[in-house]
Amino acid sequence: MTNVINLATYPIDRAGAASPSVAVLASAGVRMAYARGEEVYAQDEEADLIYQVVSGAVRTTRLMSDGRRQIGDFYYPGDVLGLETSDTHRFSAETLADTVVLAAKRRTLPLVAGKAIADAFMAHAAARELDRAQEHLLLLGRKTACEKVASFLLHAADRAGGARATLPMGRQDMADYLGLTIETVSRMLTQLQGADIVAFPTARTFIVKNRAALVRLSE
Amino acid sequence: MTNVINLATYPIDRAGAASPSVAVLASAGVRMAYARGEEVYAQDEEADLIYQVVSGAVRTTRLMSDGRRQIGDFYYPGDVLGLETSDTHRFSAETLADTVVLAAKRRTLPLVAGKAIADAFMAHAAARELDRAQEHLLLLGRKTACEKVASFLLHAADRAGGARATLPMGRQDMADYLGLTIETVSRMLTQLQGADIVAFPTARTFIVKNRAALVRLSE
DNA sequence: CGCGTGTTTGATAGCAATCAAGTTCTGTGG
DNA sequence: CCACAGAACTTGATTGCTATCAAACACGCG
Repeated sequence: MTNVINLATYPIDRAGAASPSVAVLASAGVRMAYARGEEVYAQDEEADLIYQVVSGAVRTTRLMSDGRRQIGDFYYPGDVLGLETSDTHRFSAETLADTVVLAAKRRTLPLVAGKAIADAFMAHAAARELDRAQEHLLLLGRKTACEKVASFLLHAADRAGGARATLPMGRQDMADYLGLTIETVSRMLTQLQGADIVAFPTARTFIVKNRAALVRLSE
Repeated sequence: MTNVINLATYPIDRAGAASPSVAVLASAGVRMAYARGEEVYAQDEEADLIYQVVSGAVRTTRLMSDGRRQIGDFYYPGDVLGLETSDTHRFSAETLADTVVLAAKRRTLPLVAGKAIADAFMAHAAARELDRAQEHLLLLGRKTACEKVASFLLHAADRAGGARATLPMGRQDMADYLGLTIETVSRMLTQLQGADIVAFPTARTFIVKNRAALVRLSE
């Protein structure tokens, strides 16, 4: 076991508070723990479990045959993942830090948690996933490198709930989420720092110094 | 009423056959007809209806303030749209041809169609939507212009079920779906024709002449 | 303190966007 | 039925953004 610093472990109460169905898996799900970098499920694996992050962080990734990689999304405490397919997973899921999830069989959830509650939970989670995917589509298809990075930082800061945020992922993960290279991400970050819009005390921590400018650049 | 040639009208039995829940809205939904280019729902409009295409074709689009446009997806007979949000629509939906849809209130569907059936219908549709969105993410984030266009043609041909397919959308819609410009799409099409991989008898009709090559180029 | 990984910076190349004409297609009206 | 007008599509020249190739730097960890 390696020495893992949980820079990226967020408490469940924060993000979870936004979801009306946050407690569904608490009783019906099985608690599972993963170390940093472990795989929660694999690309092309059969998809019969759904997961809710309790602590830590997860990314979903898709690999092309030549090594190009696309990150689908990042998942934090309260977020539900694994419902993205009717058959086999199109993306794999790996942890960004030591992570605890609740896992439940898709088909048995209604029996354990109650049908109406399970349905509401699934419907809410699916709608949220689609929302995020569509926002991501616009970002990938039509935004410039600068806009992509600005959008990313803005969302990260908003999720953290303040001007300061800590990122659980490195530059390569940011790049693969944004459809850019690691070098371009780095250059845009440097540029945003030069314009006094954000500051990076360390590579994984940043402070939004000019939110209005960041919003403007993200569109 | 203008003279509309339904180049783009597909019969419902074809695409609909793939869905186990195709008939749910047939009894519970309200039939609505739109002329080509009409709006089914608007960006930022409240989302309380779900739709299933009966005939024709629909695109979902998101507009940025400066006019850049991203198409979320194209919907054909049997496809369900409008479940992409928990609150207001992030994309608008417009018809590509004269189109008939079935529309149902999201909240009353379980009462009319039966709860279990409605749930299965919604869950299946949502999973399908997420699948397509994730495939689209990979395409936008990591594929080259040539790969994007090849993927697009391949999917269109597969949907048509043969080597020949008719496209309900023009070059601009293709470009906005693929995250490219209209000129680049046109150039890639010319290139694919030059390599004898596809042929375009007209701008809206094409024939796959070398499927293996198209598959290879789409990855 | 030194090594390795992760990040930043620099120089150059290349793909797709932009700007700008042509060309073809489609629908309309004579 | 043919001629015309406008839109859609294609082609060409050039620019510019982002990728690639390459190296330096910084930080975390043993």
